[in-house]
Amino acid sequence: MILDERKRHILESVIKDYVATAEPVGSRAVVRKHALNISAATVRNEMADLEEMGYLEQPHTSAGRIPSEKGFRYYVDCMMENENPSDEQIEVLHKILEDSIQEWNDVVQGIGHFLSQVTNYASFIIVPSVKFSQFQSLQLIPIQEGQALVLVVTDIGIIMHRKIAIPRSIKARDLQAIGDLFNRAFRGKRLSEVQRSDLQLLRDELKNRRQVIDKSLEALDNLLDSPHDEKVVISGALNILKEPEFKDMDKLRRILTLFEEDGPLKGILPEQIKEGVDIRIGQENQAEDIKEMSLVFAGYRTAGEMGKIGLIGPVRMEYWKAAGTVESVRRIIDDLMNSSGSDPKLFKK
Amino acid sequence: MILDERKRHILESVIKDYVATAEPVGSRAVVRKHALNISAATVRNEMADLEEMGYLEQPHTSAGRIPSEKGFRYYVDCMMENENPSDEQIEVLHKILEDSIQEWNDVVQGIGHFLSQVTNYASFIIVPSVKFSQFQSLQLIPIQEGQALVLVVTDIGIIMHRKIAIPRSIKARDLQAIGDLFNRAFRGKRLSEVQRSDLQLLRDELKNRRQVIDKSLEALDNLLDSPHDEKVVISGALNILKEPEFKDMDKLRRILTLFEEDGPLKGILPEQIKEGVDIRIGQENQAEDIKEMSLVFAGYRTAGEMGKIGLIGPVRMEYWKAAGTVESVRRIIDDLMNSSGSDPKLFKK
DNA sequence: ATTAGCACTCAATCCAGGAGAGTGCTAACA
DNA sequence: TGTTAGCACTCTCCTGGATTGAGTGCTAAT
Repeated sequence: MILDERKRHILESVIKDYVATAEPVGSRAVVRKHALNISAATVRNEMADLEEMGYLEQPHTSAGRIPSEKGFRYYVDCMMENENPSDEQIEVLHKILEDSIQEWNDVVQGIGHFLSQVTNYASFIIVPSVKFSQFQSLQLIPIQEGQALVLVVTDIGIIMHRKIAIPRSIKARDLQAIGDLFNRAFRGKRLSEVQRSDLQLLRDELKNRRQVIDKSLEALDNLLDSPHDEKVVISGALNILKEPEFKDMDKLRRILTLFEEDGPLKGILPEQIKEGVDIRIGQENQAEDIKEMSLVFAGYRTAGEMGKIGLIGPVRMEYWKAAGTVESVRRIIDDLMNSSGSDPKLFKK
Repeated sequence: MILDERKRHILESVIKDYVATAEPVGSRAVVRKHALNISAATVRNEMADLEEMGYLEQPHTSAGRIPSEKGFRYYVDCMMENENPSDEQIEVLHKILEDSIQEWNDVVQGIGHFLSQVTNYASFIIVPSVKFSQFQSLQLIPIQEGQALVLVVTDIGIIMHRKIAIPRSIKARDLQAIGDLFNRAFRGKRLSEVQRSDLQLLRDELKNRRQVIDKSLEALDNLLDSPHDEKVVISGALNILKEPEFKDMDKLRRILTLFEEDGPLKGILPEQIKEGVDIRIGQENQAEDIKEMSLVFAGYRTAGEMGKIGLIGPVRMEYWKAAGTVESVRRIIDDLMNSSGSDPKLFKK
């Protein structure tokens, strides 16, 4: 569907105004703020057309118009220009990342904060499951009498650990030997490929150190299952309190509940995700719970797997700013992850 | 101040009703629900007395009465009997703890969930700073070419780690040697006693392995400073959305902001905390931000230090249930921590 | 000391009327 | 034929008065 220049201009005016004020915008307001040299009456005619085409709608007959979801969609697809964060803001983000380097958790936290602070929307980051990254090494480390630590390192440098109890007769040397065995068996495999059958095999092979092996396997098994798969970090959830559309307690509660636990959020994003910025407006969302909200998200690539970052806001969202910010941040993460650059970056390949 | 039996009964009725309904309660309601054989008029007279004494108050002349904070205080101090969680609920908690054993994080999470779920209030747990527990051991572990992991274990079994870059010439054997040195220097000290001067000393002593030592020290130093001190876990924050007193957005925002970050919450609790359950009602709280809320909290003892658990709710709170639950959970935590019992409990001394 | 009865108070609810913002339509105009 | 000015119309929101109802305080009787 092609709109002529004037209609596009009017649609844009309505969107910008409505996003800023959350109030329906009338014909007068459009001519006043965006001084075209046409009269309010003309604008009214055009707006009537736009309404018929489905890009605008009226809450009731004697109110102004608000953009429909289709209107937003048209704007996003055909007219929008991303608004990137300012250089100072980018600078700030780089600073945050430098400060928190080495610590994966801090990095993610920092990015989340940044996203939500700059845009004033709730942000989320989904870190891909470690199951899909490669097993790098396993170590068994004595930490005190009768206890050892199972330490697993993946190729992208994520560290997981679990304590196990061991018989007192086992010495540090034995532990090391057992660890080496694991490494020979598994090195380079993806964690998802480490099947239980493999584990069983190993177990059989080492009857004499049964107990430690069993415990280690159990711990490893446990780690593979554990909540490390697809870690979700949410930031700035309270930003939605600012939006007038959520003054209703029930709505508010439903939305915030989404954020309180990690599970639900995963469900609302598409399984497959492309690398660029993607936008889902209101009803376009599959999940029932967020059909009155919009998503702006993107995938980032890390060690071969896709992670996701994005923003959640009302349908009346500053898509240009959201998309610009998400895209910028995505680029920065990609750089960080995949640079085989000069000085020590976060993760080496 | 001593109240006669009838006044006490009436005060209790008003409190119970008001807590349940959030509405002022009138004289008729009192006689109807708590069938005394006195008339509404008599109750009115008594309520007028109670109001004069400051235990009740009237939102406006033609409404019922609501308990004042002083009224709640009197009830809590002189009349209340704790309502403990049911046996089934306790059972559930034990189950949760067993399932998540070995993993400190899961335990805390589990307890938090339990507290907030059973009571319908927001719960918090403050885990005492690791600075005050003892250094147990430090290990340097090679994880890949040019990278090593600094692993610190404290006496209560908390594991902290940080990655550092190391020169490629350093071999696993060297790392081990360096780790041993650290251990000899620090073993058994409280982390808070590991002064920078000690670190400096060590550094001087080991000129030849300067680079690794420096990096390790930096990491250690970093760990000592890091957010591990007084970890705060909040659960069920959204429960306060249910309370009608927070239908006001601004209030709601202020309160939820307290929960979104860990910092503020520490500020609202007294520094020193006794072992039993303590209750702060509304204005009794020091911190400005929660003068319209109540706290029910207790300290638990772990490896010599005090941790804190508790609930945050409206002044119109089911103190009996809150106090009973907090006390029960406190006992269970204490058992868990300090049992040198038969089967493997969470942390051994 | 207790109680029944009654007048009084005050928030909440409802309803009508007016103001205001904005529209749609028509007729005039370029 | 597209644009504009003007006007009647619609609908929400606000305001103010009347009504309702729960609950009190007081008084007089028990």
